[in-house]
Amino acid sequence: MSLSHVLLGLLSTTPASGWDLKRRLGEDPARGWDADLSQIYPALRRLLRGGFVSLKRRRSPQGPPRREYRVTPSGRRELKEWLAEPYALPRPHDATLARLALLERGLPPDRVRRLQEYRGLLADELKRAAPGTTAARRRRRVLLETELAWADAESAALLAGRSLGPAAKERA
Amino acid sequence: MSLSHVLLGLLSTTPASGWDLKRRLGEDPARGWDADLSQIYPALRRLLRGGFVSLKRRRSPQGPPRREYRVTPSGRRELKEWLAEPYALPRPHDATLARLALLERGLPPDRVRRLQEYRGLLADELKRAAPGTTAARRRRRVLLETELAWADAESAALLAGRSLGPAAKERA
DNA sequence: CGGCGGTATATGAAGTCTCATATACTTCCG
DNA sequence: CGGAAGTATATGAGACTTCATATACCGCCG
Repeated sequence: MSLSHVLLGLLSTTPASGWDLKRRLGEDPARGWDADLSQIYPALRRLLRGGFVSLKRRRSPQGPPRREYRVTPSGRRELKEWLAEPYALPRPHDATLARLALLERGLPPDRVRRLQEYRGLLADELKRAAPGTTAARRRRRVLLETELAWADAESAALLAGRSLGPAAKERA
Repeated sequence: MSLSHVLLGLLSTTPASGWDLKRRLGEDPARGWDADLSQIYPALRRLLRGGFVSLKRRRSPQGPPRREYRVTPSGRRELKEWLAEPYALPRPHDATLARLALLERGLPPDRVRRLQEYRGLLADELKRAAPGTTAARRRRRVLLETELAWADAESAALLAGRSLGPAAKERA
């Protein structure tokens, strides 16, 4: 049920359409959530059915009529309760990391290559990252920097042959 | 389709039952994936139907007969292809972080309290973290440490009143 | 011998997510 | 006028996830 709550949270600052919400989520990964439009539309409908948001149709300068949602008092209550729930660390769910971890059984040259590929992704993401004007953005930034440093350290260790992989014997 | 591949990856070192796989996943969050038993069982069946794993029933010292799966050559091929796919950063999906981010509109005392709650979770997780014997584990460890430092820095800033929230005017 | 606790497998409902696909309206450009 | 491009909403299949629930087998302890 998180997506609905995240949407309520976004709507609680500004009324918005599904399209707007998707843009806001996609723009700032530091928010901790993103979703497809095809998830967002049904979620907004559920919120509407539940009385947590209200709908106003508006002609838009371009494209079909916008459906602008805004939070109702009931929605604000619901959001407040969700925000007050106890925290928990998320279940790990990262296919790239999973592959990177499995890779450790491979040969060092391949491992370095893939590590560098990953490093590239991190560097791009860091370049794209919004300035640290919120705690969440500062968090994202330092995490990316840390991961970048980690990737470099692991690569260096592999290249130095300090961390010998399965190929060690063959080379010996 | 990630879960199936992750399972193939685990099975490629040792044949195992669904229960074993769940234990391995749950024990090491650095692996980047975890799942419920109720996801794992159907996934193993799909793998079996697809010929990617084979099944051997075995009496177990305790409990009902174990169903031990092992990777077939076809499964090994499939795994190899998956491992070779290009990397991508995962879509953010963290309800706790989302709430933490939304919290930034609240009053500093509340924000500090919730940050500390989060800090506690991180500290526990760090204590529980396995020693850094693999690259993935070292990654997890440094990320937790970084996040811990971030939480402390944000708390300190809030307490020092440097980062004035909406309550600033009332206090002035 | 009867229940408790741990091992192990299983199922169903409801919601969520991904991916593919479709459609409508507008402006701009040729 | 016609097509391309951007805005905006929508739907469906299939897989994935969560949560609740059920059951079976075994050894141990009282």
